[in-house]
Amino acid sequence: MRHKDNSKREAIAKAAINLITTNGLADTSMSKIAKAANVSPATIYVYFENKEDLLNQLYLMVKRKSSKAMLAGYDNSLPVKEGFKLIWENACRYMLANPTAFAFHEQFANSPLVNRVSREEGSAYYQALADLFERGKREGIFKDIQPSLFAAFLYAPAMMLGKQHHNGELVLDRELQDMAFEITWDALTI
Amino acid sequence: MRHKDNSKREAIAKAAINLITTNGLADTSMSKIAKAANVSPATIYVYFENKEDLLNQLYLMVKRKSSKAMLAGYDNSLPVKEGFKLIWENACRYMLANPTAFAFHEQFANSPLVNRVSREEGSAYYQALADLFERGKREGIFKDIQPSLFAAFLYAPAMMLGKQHHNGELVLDRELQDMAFEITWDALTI
Amino acid sequence: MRHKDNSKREAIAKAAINLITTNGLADTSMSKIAKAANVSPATIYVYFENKEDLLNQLYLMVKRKSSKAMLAGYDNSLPVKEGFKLIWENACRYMLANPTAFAFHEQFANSPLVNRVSREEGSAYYQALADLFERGKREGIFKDIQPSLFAAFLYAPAMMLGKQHHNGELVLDRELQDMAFEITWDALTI
Amino acid sequence: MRHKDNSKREAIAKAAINLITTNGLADTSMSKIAKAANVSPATIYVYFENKEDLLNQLYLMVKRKSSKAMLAGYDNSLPVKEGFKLIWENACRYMLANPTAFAFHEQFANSPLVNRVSREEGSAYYQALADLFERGKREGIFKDIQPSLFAAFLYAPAMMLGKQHHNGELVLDRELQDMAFEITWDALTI
DNA sequence: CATGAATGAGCCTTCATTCAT
DNA sequence: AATGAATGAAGGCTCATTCAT
Repeated sequence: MRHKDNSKREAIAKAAINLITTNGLADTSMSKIAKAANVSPATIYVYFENKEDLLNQLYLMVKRKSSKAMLAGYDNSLPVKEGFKLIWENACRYMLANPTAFAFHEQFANSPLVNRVSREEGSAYYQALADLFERGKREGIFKDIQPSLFAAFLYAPAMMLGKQHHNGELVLDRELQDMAFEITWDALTI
Repeated sequence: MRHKDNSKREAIAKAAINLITTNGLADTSMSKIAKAANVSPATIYVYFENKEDLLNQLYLMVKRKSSKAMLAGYDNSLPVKEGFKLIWENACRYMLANPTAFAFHEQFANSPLVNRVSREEGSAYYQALADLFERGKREGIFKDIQPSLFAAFLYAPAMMLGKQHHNGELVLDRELQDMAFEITWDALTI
Repeated sequence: MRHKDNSKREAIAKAAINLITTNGLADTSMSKIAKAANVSPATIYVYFENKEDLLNQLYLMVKRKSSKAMLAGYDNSLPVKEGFKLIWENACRYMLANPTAFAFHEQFANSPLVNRVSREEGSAYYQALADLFERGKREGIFKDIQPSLFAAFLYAPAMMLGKQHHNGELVLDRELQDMAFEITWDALTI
Repeated sequence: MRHKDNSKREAIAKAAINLITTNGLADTSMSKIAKAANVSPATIYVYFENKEDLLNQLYLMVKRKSSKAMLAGYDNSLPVKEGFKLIWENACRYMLANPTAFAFHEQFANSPLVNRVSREEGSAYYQALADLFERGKREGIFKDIQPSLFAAFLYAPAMMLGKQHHNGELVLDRELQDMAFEITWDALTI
């Protein structure tokens, strides 16, 4: 028998993400994905159970990759602000460098499909950030607010800036990144 | 007297939005919409050119309604902070009262479909907010940043809180709304 | 709107039965049926819910038609043997004149699909025959056996003869029909 | 020593017959058979040329097994009625003990597939029965009718009783078997 | 205006079979 | 011998849309 070809799995995933970000979830069919991945439609089903499974796995892949990117170089011995800034910069870098993955993530996360995926929330990334937030609170740096609120003010503006950048509404250059970081910092610190 | 029955148009719109927020764009077909609206599939084409037109009109309707809701009671003679808070509260009230419309808006706005809709940016709402922002800058209240940045820090966290509320991740009660407002205010003011 | 075209429904049914008797249940697809009926595949679903429904309805149609044919001219005031013979002859005539319907019936009735159809046993035909059997028993003509046993010795050989006729293994002409009737009569009477 | 693993061949055959009697020919695919037989789809093709060949071989196996069972203990020196009864009892025993094989046989024999199988009519069973029939005729026991007619009245009711038994329409116990035998005997003898 | 009938194109998925190991 | 990977073709069914009334 032949051995499973991992490059095939990746070609399928890549093709799917590309099509979805370009044409939307609704207009992305299995056969279009197959064609774009240079594979028979039936081959997709060797690697994924069905369409829903494919989309879910795509979402998890993207999430894992971005989480990893966000923590690059992070070390929990760093001072709070320094660590916080590192993560912020990682996030910006990742968004700018991976527009397709980023757009796919946003589309999927805002569709009802997301409710059927296992949350798997406790990833390394979320944990690291939660720890950092707690440490910052203990040191009297961050406001004494619940984590969801903290998260809302940390992620949401950053992602919106990413979208605006890819839309051409603004250019998220180094200067703007720093400015946005300072605003976020003002928002969350005492 | 006009013959087109506006209640039918609204039934179609309502059914469509419900289905889309529940099942997603991909699983919402014209005939399902027709069935849910108690109407023949052909009837939809009396009111909308085709599916794309229907979706776009849906998006515009929702946007207009929410814009209107945000400005309820607003008057540009109000002091900056007061006006700002009024709008913030209107926004929270609207999100909480219209979960379906809100979810639809987010889903559509994060899909590639949004790029094909006429931007129609200069709505009354955006204009009022832009004016308020400019006034606040002139009065030395707001930071001297570009409008997109301002927008990112105003909308994004609010909408994320709305989503978290509908997800059950938090309860956006009055107290939390006020707290979030203060954080936003801290973020945007000097 | 257009009115439902009954000739279309019949064309579909006829095409389906033809294909099934020729190629078998397994090799008869909805699109082949559509093609043979000169109709779009989607049109079949205007008249039948799905493939299973189509097959079931086909089976019921064929059963109803044959039941009706068996009773042609029957009247429960006829003497037992006369009535019995009339039905026997009707059955032979029907089998010989409707080889396709007959073959379809046998194929379906011997497939597991038959278990999912509503039995609808109490048709006029079965009732008339059951009554005749009871009358014959009361008059001391038929053996005192349970109805299923009676049925087995009445139907089964007749149908097998029908099959053999269509197979070319024998010719079920008038003489053979009479001979077979006498054998059946010998079997069931005291 | 031969390499082909006969237990594998039998596992495939058994799985196939089970699936076909349960779900029907149309719903029984090669991969389902493979899965049920705990074998790779490709392995089936080691033992059978293709699907049609598999089905045909299945049919022949079943036929051979049943023929053999019918003749168990038979010896052409037995008196006609005794031999006839022995065969009848063998047939009943086999049908009751092998519901799956029996159902498969009926399904296949009533489908058009049967026409593509080599008839292979002159099996030991058919020969023995034909001889017995001729002997009975010569001895003035059986009616002077053609063999097909004889066959129709011998097999058909028996098999129908078997079906009714498996359907739950009756219980083919010893008593009923004897009764049915007597009816058959009445039908075929002078 | 409003509709159910009608449809070719396309959907997701599984099919029977072959390939490479 | 035995197998899982791989596939083009075909499966049943639904789609967005138009037609005829």
